[in-house]
This record gives sequence, structure tokens and C-alpha cells, in this order.
Amino acid sequence: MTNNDGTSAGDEVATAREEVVEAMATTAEMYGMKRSVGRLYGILYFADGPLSLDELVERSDYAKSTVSTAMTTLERYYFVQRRSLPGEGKRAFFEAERDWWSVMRRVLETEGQREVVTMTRALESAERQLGETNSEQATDSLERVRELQAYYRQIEQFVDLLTGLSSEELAAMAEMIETETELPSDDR
Amino acid sequence: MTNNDGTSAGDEVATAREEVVEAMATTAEMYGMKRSVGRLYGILYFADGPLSLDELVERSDYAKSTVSTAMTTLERYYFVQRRSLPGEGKRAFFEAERDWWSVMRRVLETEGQREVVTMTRALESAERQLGETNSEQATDSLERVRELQAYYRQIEQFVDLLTGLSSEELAAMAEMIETETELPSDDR
DNA sequence: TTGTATATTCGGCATATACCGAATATTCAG
DNA sequence: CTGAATATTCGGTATATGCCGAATATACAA
Repeated sequence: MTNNDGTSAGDEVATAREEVVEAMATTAEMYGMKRSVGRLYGILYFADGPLSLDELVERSDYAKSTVSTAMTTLERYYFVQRRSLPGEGKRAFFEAERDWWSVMRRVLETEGQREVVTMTRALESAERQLGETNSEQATDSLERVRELQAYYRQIEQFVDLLTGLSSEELAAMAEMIETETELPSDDR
Repeated sequence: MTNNDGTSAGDEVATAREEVVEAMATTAEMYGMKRSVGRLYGILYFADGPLSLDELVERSDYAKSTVSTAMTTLERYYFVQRRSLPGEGKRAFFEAERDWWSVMRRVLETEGQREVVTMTRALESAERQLGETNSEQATDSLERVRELQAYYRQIEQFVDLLTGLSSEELAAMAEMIETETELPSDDR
């Protein structure tokens, strides 16, 4: 019974997937998300098609409420798409976005901008206040505020660049990068 | 008493700084770090020179233990540098790294690679296992595993590119990016 | 509209985290 | 080596988080 038909050797496939799913959970954790969110994404990533909440509960052993909220956050970050199939009543189905470049791009657009906005607003306000004050301290602080403003302007340029490219363009760009394999210095 | 000497108008400067410091705390939170870490970095960012633990305690109102651990994590992520001034005994001083490009580069090198390694390892292992199995499931999973591997190869290219450039080069690159201001389509 | 299948929200429990202050460890001067 | 100054670690407490199951809300079918 050495496989070739879907049913046998299911264990092998399952353990292989499990390894990746766990890595996704760990990665999710690195980004401050819950492990459950990572695992559930992983399950969807390998699923044959869209899964319902109950199927996800079945395959993950998480409570339905946990799965539900996980789907909300995954949706928020563009990792899954929610779909309602016709004739299926209220039942919702979830499908993994497998193009991570597209996820990254959209996360950059929304979340990335949150940081930029938070900092930029504070920096502008501080710049205004400090501009009206004439102590040495104020001048020094102002300079440091301006340094950060410059940095964020540059960051925004990069974000604009990245969010302006399609996944294919990003992938192509990556392929174009030549990784100079640490040559011995070329000083004759 | 409308300022011009360091002591007066200290309030103005303090509130301006405070706004930025709070924004840093919020940003730290976004990255899954503690607010205290963000605030303490902010204090160092605006400080005239290196500060000791006790000075940081003084200026932040956090307990010394809190400041100590915060300094450890800030150091870990290259946001501050610890220095021991000669003749100052055991006393340590902390100075903010103000070049955020350099911070970003070093964080990418260390932390960024953690994600890449975690995923890459799992993907390779899964690839091996799935390669030895011949079910339809295995073939499908294998394909999806390979997609992720391709993505991570590309990510590594970008990381290599970014970590290979100096802050000046990165800044210059940013300035070079033309932010096409959404032109009306150029189809004649 | 009502009933039914489904999704979301809420309260609670267990665990994890942030911070503090006290206890311990470390460094340097002498 | 000892002592004084400093840093780090540890245990405790209050708060936050992750997850569950029950209660509630919602959407669709008839």
C-alpha cells in the first residue's frame, strides 16, 4: 500500500503540511499575530478550495469563535478572501490569497501608512511648536525632528514604489538583482 | 519672559518632544514592542548626549529594572548603543542610534533572516517529504510549497540588496524614485 | 414573516505580559 | 581581595491576551 491513490500515504502529506503550517504559526507570532491565525492561514493555503467556518473548525480543532475572529483578521490583512457561494445560504467560505507579494503590497498600503501617519503627524506638530521657540534646546530638537521627517519622506518614496508595482513586476525585479558573491576586493 | 535662554520656554520644548516620544511609543507598539521601549528610545533620541540608567529612570519615571531590560532590547535591535565611559566605574551610558536606515538594515539582517530561515527550513523539509510521495495531494502540496520557496528566494534577493547598501545610498535611492503623480493615461 | 442554519459577540477562565521593588550579581577602585 | 557603586535578575501583582462555549445576531429559504 505504498500510495498513488489519494487515500493512502495521507500521513506523509499531512506531516509535510503540518511542518509548513507550524512555521507559518511561528512567523505569524513574529509579526505579533496569534499562532492560531498563522495555522488557520496555513490550512487554507493547502486546502483544495474555499473552506467554510465549520470545515476550518474541523481541520484545526479551534473553537468556532476563534476561527471566526481569525478569519476577520486574516481578511483585514488581505491574507484570505471571504466568499459567499450561491445556494449556500448564509454560509461563508474562505480562500487563501497565495500571492504574498500582493499581500505585502496591500499591507504596506494600509498598515505601513499607519506608522507613517502616526509619526508624520507628531513630527509636524512638534516642528510647528519648536519653530516658534528660540532656545538652544528648541533648535537642537528641531534639527532632530527634521532628520526624522527626511527619513519618512524617503520611506514614503519606497512605499510608493513598491505599492505601484504588480506582483509580477516585483518578482521580476527580484530576479534582476545580482547578488555579487562577495568578491575579493578589486584593488589592483 | 519669552525665552531665548535655555531655561525658559522649557515647557514648549518638552511638550513638542513629548508628542514625538508618544508617537514613538505607539509605533513601538505597532511592531509588537513595549511602549516603555518606544518612550525610552525617544528620550535618548532627543538627549544631548549619552544617558546613564539613573538619568533615564529620572527622565522617564520607569523603574530601573524596566529601563535596564528596555535598554537590552533596544540594543538588540540596534536602536541604542551602550558605552562605558572611562573613569565612570561600572556605570553604563546609552546613546540613541539616530540613523534609522542603519537600524533597518541591521534589523533586516538579523530578525528578517529569522523569518526566512524558519520558513525556508520548513519548506525544504516539506519538499523532501512530498517528493517521496506520489499521491495527487502530494503533487498539489508540493507545487504550493515550491511557490513559497520561489517567493522567499525573491525576498532574499531584496534583503541582500538593501543590506548591501549604506544609509547614504539608500537615502539617495529614495530621492531618485520619481513619484509619478497619477497622470491621466497617456494613450493617444 | 418565521424558522433554521449560520456567523459574531460576549463573559469567563487560564495563561502571558508589563512593570515594579527587592534581592542578587557584577564591575571597578583602592 | 574588599567594598562601594552600579546593573541585572527574580518574584509578585495588575493588566492584557488567547481561547473557549454559550448567548445573541444575522442572513437566507420557504
